[in-house]
Amino acid sequence: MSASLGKALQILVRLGAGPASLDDLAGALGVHKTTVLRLLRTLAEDHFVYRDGNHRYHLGATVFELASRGLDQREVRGIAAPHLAVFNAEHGRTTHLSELVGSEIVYIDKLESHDHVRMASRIGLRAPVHSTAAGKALVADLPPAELEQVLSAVEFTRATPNTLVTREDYLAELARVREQGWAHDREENERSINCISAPVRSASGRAVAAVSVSVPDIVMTYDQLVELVPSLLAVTGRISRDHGWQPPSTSNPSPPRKAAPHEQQDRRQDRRRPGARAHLQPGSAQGRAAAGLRPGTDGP
Amino acid sequence: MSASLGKALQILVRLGAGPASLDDLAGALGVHKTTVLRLLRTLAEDHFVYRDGNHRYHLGATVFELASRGLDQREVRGIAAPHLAVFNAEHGRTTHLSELVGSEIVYIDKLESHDHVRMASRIGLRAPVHSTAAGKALVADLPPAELEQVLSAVEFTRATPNTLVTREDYLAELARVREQGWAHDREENERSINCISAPVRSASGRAVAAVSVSVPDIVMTYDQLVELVPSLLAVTGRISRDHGWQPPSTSNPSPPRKAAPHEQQDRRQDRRRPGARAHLQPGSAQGRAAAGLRPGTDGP
DNA sequence: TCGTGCGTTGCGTGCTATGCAACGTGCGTT
DNA sequence: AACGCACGTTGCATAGCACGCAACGCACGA
Repeated sequence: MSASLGKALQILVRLGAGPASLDDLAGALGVHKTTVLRLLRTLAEDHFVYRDGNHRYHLGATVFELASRGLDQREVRGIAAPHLAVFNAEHGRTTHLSELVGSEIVYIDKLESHDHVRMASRIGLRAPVHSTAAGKALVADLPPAELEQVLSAVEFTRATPNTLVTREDYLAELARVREQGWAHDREENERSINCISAPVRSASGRAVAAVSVSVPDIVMTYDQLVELVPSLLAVTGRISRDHGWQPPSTSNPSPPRKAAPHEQQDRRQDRRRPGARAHLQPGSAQGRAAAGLRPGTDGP
Repeated sequence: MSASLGKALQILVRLGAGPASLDDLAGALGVHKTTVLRLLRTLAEDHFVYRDGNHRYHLGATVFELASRGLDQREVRGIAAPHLAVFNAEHGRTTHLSELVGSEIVYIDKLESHDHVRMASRIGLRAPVHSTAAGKALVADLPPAELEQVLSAVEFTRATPNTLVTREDYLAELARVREQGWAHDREENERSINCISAPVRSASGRAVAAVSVSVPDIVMTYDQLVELVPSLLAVTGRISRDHGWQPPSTSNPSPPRKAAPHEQQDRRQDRRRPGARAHLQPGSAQGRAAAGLRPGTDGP
């Protein structure tokens, strides 16, 4: 469609792997230096890239700012943050918060494990819905029409020997997930990594995000991991309540209402333990999205 | 230079303020819907934006991923993070880590204060060098040539009544900063916000980043803030040592630490072309990407 | 001093991004 | 239930501009 824009985006992606010189980039894109230069200049005008003293290009401030703003717009993230911090402080396992976008999941927050094992995941990474616990948790509750739409785009590619690669197996799995209220992934997405996940619900009852815990089986067996499920469900329950969800089965099981009574959620916010996760995801204006304040226009 | 790319970048910036529909964007850019549509499609191909079910566009996963990668490439950030977390836990004040890029500073990390006061700053935001403590700390130690280059681009715009708006005043201030080893900002950048800052040094002795503490005067008077200076200098000292800096030797060599993690920095760089030599110029801080903490998955 | 490697510029050409107008569709209204 | 509007989407013709080429400038190393 827009060729030059496409090239510029590739430049940005390339710079995501590390700084590069002009004809590093020209070589990588297979175009003339001149072309790259001009694209870079336009990118630099808006601070999407910058040049250091040695004519090497780096990702610029605007990229960081946009990501920071965009992440703040995910309301769930701010609401979940303090709860996830507590959970992570207590259990010390790699914990992700994900959303469903299109037919994939996207990690919108990540808390590192306390041991020295680091996973290759990263905020902004996309992952398949069919081979991840979070994907199952998010897809399981979709209304039929949307479920169909999502599934039609899933490729069921095999990632490990355990990956579910047929639609039937996956649907059966989803039924299990729906029934038990949480999902697992037994080395289905990455070898020797097990995973459990549970959905976060909004006032309407829909799953808007999923919390997942990923552990290498050297650190913890699958059975040990499953022992964390009650704790996981407790966190997602707390986050969901903060998000306006009301547990069913109490008195009036009335279907979704428009305006959710989540006004009282504000003050639960500040019991977060500052510093606990601050160095992991600093700059996530945790309180603010939940307080209903739009990130809005704060001038420099 | 590249008009269509420029429009696309403006779209991204616009989306940073919140989701938007097709002709929200067309209106904002002043171009035809068709144009915006095609740009958005190209952006969507690479997941820089995505469409939700209601034809509203949002920033996409790639933006988040790029920012995450880019931030990890700032070697200082990873080194500083644990120290800043401790500092923040102890003192509970809004703490920033900044770098000098061009003639401005860029916040590359932020830790929130423990009180309920939130500042409008944000990772990726740029700020002037002449009205911020971090700017002064970073500029003060620049060699004359680079100092001149930076100053020539500074506009000395007034932000508050206290802002230093003449080159002479600023140079005098820099001399003070250089002498005392830290910088302050007494409501020079933002009304009723005071600030102190100290530089982080690398092995070469150059200031590669600055840690700054910002406090509203309602919370803490300037004099109280200054009492944090020793603690601030202690943190920057620790970060600098972790970064390879060795204190100007006055007497006995301090006990040798473990190998500084920054020494592997040259490794990942020149894998692209054998002819591309990385000329290390003396006196240019190309603090560069360090693969140190990164998970090993570069995109294929 | 020369040579090489890299970034930068002016210019003509062919591509492609653009705006227009028409079509399709979902949603709120009558 | 039918209508009309608003919004997203498509085909097409034009011209604006992005592209590659070739030449220049500069800095570093021999």
